[in-house]
Amino acid sequence: MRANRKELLLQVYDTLLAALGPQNWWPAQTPFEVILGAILAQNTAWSNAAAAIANLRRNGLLSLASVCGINTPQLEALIRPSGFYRQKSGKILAFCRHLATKWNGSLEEFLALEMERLRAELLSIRGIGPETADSIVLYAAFQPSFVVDTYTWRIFSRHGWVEESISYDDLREFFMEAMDPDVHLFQEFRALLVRIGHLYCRKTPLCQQCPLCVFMDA
DNA sequence: GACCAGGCACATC
DNA sequence: GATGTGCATGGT
Repeated sequence: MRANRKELLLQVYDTLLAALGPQNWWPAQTPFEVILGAILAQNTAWSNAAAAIANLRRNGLLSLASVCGINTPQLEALIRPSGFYRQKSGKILAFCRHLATKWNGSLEEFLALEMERLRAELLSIRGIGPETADSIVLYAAFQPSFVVDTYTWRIFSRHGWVEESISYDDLREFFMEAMDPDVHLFQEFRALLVRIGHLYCRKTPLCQQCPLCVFMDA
């Protein structure tokens, strides 16, 4: 069963990679920038999160120390394009405070934690849920935690590969039990799923024209 | 003008 | 444990 699952996953991955090419995620220059992006992109089009990041960059606010020194209204104004800006400013400041108090401001040491401990501590911070935590683990800490998102769920349930009612953690396990813990593979796979979902997998049940529908269900 | 986007916390049953 | 709701901007 697990061997079949591994075959399926690798076939999906190969199909997407062949059709779309490498995505080279995450579009950020530092781990801290990845973390800001992960929070700002919550339930938001990436272009909007990118506009907020650009505002922060213009104001020299892409470092932990600089964000710690800012006040809430200033931060809210800068990240406004990303939407949910009141919530997100609180989340960003909560993360920075956590790092300052528990890790003496050392993001490097924090991200070097053993993977499941890092994930658990991230989840304990207000505003960081499972997807954001896994994104940080995978793209900022470079540790192999598979990131599940709405596209992953949509694509895999619509093709009948998982139950529609599957939980986040179970869907994450679905990938991690079957695949080797390969950071680059996990990074590309997740990016490819978002890309194909963005291109084809909207409201309709199955598009029947994207590479996955054509090659996997042929 | 409706719908959607790289979620999460909280209330309620 | 499952389901519903508020949060908010910007593109299609």
